[in-house]
Amino acid sequence: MLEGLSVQDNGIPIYVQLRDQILALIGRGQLKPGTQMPTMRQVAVTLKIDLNTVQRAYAELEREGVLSKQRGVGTFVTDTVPPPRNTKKQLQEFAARIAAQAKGQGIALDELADALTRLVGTKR
Amino acid sequence: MLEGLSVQDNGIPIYVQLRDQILALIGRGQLKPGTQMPTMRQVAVTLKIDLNTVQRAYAELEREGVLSKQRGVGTFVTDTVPPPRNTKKQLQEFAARIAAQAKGQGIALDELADALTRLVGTKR
DNA sequence: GTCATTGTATGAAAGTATGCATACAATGGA
DNA sequence: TCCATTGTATGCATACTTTCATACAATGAC
Repeated sequence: MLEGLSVQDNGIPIYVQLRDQILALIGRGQLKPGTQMPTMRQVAVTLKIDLNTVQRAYAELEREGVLSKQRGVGTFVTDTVPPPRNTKKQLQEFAARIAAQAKGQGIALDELADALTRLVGTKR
Repeated sequence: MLEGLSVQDNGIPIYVQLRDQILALIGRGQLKPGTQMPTMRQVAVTLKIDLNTVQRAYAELEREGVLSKQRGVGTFVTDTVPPPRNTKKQLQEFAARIAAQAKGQGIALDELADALTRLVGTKR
């Protein structure tokens, strides 16, 4: 799984690159819920980056709810919990956030919507 | 043209965001060779960022040969068009990332896609 | 020549990112 | 219990990013 990761010096912070790459792996279904993530130290050594940097990426992913960490054990991809009570409002806000992000990358909203719809299919 | 630009605080340096967005605009053909770029000061004021930050983005683009600057005159898009960026791949990556984020928040992909599609409508 | 415009340059200050070194804390297995 | 593994935390050093303030330099219009 570590082969799917790589960082480079293009101005984008390493922890952001790592965070986004892991997000992509999960979103693409190449990292399934419940699977154990490589150890922070493994990532640090393999990618030749600092443990603190990995820590930061993992911490953000945990805050976003996609990873869960256990001391002395390891880090795992979160099991998809059934949407507890996701309000329309929450959805709208999330969508708006995503829309802004997409715009920032020069990605058209309708294309993004299409891509997401396609992902719905490939995931099951 | 300034409408096509926006920056946000997502960990990625502002000058990188700006640099990449301009690259995308040119690569997409929305900024044609020879056209004059907005003044550095215009960009700075409009995006509410510092002149130095814009300067850095423009400087990198000039170093890459995408822009050429002329004192007292302005900045222009170079005739040599950069190789088209792999937007399809980029879109997929972005979508995958978003998918994982949504999952972490218990948001269904199809609902998100719907919400985004609705946003497309409201935007014009 | 004068003047507004536009790019160029600098220095200080505050915050962030990264690396390096080191240590602590929880877990689970021998 | 002892120990290796894994996440957590800190302190220090260095470099990068951004803002603010200010100034200089070339260009073109008048």
